[in-house]
Amino acid sequence: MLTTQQKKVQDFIRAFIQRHGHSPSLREIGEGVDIQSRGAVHRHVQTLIDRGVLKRARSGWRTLQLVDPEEMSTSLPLLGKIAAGRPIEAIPGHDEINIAEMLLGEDRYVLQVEGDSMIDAGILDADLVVIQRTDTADDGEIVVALIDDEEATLKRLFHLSGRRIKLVAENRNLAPLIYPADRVRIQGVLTGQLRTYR
Amino acid sequence: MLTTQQKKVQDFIRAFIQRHGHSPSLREIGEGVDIQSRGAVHRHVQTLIDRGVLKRARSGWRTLQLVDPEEMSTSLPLLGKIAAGRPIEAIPGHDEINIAEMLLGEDRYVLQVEGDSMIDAGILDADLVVIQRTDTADDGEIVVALIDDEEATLKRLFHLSGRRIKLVAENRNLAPLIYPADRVRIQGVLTGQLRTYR
DNA sequence: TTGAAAGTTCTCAAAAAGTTCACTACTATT
DNA sequence: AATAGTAGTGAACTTTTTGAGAACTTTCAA
Repeated sequence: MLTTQQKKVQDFIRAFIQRHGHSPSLREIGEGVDIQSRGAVHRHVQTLIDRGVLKRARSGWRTLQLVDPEEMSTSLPLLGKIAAGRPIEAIPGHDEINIAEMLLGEDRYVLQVEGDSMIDAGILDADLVVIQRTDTADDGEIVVALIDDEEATLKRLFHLSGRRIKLVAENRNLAPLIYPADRVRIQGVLTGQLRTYR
Repeated sequence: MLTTQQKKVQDFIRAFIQRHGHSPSLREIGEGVDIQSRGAVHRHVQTLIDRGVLKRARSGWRTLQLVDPEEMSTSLPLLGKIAAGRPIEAIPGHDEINIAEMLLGEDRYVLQVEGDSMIDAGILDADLVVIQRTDTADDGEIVVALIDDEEATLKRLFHLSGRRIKLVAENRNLAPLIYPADRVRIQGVLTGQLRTYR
């Protein structure tokens, strides 16, 4: 549990964020709970972070966040695994899954897939795919590739010897394509996929 | 979280748009928050854009827009459709997609699929499926069904004559199962599916 | 086509905020 | 009395943010 001082600091931070919409600086916290030393305030804040009550959104100023609020809005309960012929089996250690956190991220965007060229990878016509912007990818990853600065395509990528690149459609009816590396520009790699029914 | 200065800039822009109906120029922002340097103002604006608080409607002058705080946290840009052999094609009318909104909802939960029984429906082993809790479903919908109050399974459902129910695995190697209706309890229907890579 | 207005990129120096540390003091437990 | 845990102070240090100004590119309308 938290000490009374730690709780005071936590309460002050919550109130400050509530009122100002952004987190207080250490000096402001100090003024709020009547501590002169920024060092002491820092130690309190650090303990709260260690206890998991607070977190820093990133390094920098005024980046403190309360952990508990939020979270709820983008989560769903994760009941467990379903397999044909067995009862639903709980997954130990997980009971909530944050949908947004799984798919969102810096420099990501969404594309709608048209066609069946990735059908064997479980990506169907009209599915949405989440792409992470990057210009490099490892062998075997599914990438958005731009060919001759003109055609865009979603394919599994392999580097071949002799500065050539193989782009594989995951569809047994389509043959792999091989290009010299300088005709292919990688625009992003596949990081997520989603579909809605009904 | 924004710094005080960034917040000042944001507030000024909001007020300016409110009053004038269009966004301010960098110089006007500078005058508003008392910064001489257009470069400095530009840096503030750029950070606000990076943080997702602002966006540019298009390139050009006075094209800043405030992002709806609701959508901010769970949206990704929707660039368009991708099909093999063509440039990425923009989808008119859509430029953002709210991931959370698509998948979340009352009485929904997530299951992790084990096995390949739905592979022809593009649902692979280890995929996550979002299930809407309900005890009825229409023909052709994919449901979580409980058989004899014991086995759980994810199958496509059809009602047959004579109070019988057909459960179809979307896998050409597995035959459909037919049960009397009283041995099958529907627990929910599939409303979403997602997968992450990397 | 052209020029002014607007946006972008850069470097520099300074200010503001966060971090670490040594020292001290109070309290509760052993 | 010794020990450990919690606190506060103040100084030194590092990192991040900031504003200024100059040079450059893009946009837009005459």
